[in-house]
Amino acid sequence: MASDLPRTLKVLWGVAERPARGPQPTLSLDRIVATAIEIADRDGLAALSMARLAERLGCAPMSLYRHVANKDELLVFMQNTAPGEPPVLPPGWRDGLVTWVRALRGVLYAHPWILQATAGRPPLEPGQLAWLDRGLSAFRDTPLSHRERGDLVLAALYLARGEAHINAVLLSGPPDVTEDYGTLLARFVTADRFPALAEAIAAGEFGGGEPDNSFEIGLARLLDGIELLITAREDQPGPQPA
Amino acid sequence: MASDLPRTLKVLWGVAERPARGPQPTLSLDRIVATAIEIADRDGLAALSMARLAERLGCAPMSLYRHVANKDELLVFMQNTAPGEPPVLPPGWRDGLVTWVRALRGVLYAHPWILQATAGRPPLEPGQLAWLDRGLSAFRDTPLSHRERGDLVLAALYLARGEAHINAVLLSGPPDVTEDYGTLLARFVTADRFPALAEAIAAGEFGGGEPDNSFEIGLARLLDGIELLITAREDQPGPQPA
DNA sequence: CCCATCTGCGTATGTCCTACGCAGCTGAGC
DNA sequence: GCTCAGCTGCGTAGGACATACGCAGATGGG
Repeated sequence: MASDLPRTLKVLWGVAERPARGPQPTLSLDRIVATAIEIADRDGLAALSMARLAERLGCAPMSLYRHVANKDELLVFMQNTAPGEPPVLPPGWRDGLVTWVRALRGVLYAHPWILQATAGRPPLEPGQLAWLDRGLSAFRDTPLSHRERGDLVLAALYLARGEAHINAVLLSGPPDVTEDYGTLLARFVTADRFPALAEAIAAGEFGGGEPDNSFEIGLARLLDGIELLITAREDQPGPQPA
Repeated sequence: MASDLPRTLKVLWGVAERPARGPQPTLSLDRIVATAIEIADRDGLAALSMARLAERLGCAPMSLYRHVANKDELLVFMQNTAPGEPPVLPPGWRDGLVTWVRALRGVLYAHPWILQATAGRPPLEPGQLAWLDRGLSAFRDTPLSHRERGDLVLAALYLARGEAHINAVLLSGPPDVTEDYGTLLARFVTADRFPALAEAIAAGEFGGGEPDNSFEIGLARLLDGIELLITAREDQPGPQPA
């Protein structure tokens, strides 16, 4: 096992063997990844360069490449580490899924760069799989099929990621908007070009709300819809369709 | 009006005045943006450099800067143009929203780079606002408040963007996975570390489905939840809560 | 006819990532 | 205790990239 695996996965799963001979490493992968996460959290992903990371670590830029194959691999390690452990879920599928997806959203708000570092590959990191596993566990006592559980956990994940991608990155940037967003919007939106939008703005109910609203409102609807499916399945037990 | 606006917005809304004196431009903003979109669609956002774009256009790299302030501005123009016109919606809020969000997802699959080019700013481009307006119009004949409509349209948008961000970028890359994803997954997922995940894999219902499933399943649940809200509001008309 | 003004672009700078290879340290084997 | 394989840290250099600055030529208003 683990012979033809790409190096990145070997390291992630701890399969990589440790060398015996050689000097004591002053750098460690953990320290590199932790410092890289720190920089990305504080100054954004664009500010994370190998040179700046080395400077913060007190070593030469090329030293990093002894522990990391390239910058993309570093980003994979960061994505694996940053989320930490998934939360312990309360009993009941609804409370469980809410706890899970709110915690996930919290992680994305704390580390907005996760959404900018695209994986380009299905999740195989232990960190990602731990979260996925915990999310699935919320449906443990429901009559849903495994495929349905997976699809619904993913739907909740999409909601959190989609919202965070728009709002978290927005909050992390400098608020250099010269004018208020609502004012600027009202300046462009005319009833002939954008009728529905103009109506909403005229009602004074747009652009002013906290960004929390759309996530929580959407999540509540999604959960209501799932509840409908679960109760329908409970009333009529039988061979679960795939 | 339009005096203290940033240059990018002036150009987007066609407020920029045209010069009279000077040579006939051989380059145009439209041609630059269209070619840039072409490159990003075909080879990904990473392959879009000012040098490559200029080469494709048959001009020198620095010529582009007469029409575009910098690369970030070019990305804003691309994001404004690529989505095109939003679809005409069928009557009925449910059919309307489904049509809208499926079309939105189609745009994201056709231009995956849209999700990698972060805005870092609330949407003010006419292209984005046109889609938002069309989405809001789906709820025209419902008893929902304007704030609720906005939140629900955004929830659908989050679902589409979240799903596309994971799956569309995945499809655009080369399928260089040496092993099947399911095989690779089964190799790492053990029942002691990931109990729920292992159970799903043992049931053979994970990792094999089309990526369509999770989007459509989640969307159906979200719509069911919205329907619940609307029928409840219809049965009990009164002063709409904000 | 003149020149203000605009377009296209050549040059150069600073910032990236990273391939390559060297010097010094360390501990396994004898 | 000696030797040296193999490892660590890193200096140098090359290639790609965005873009500031300023110049030559074209063009049309007065």
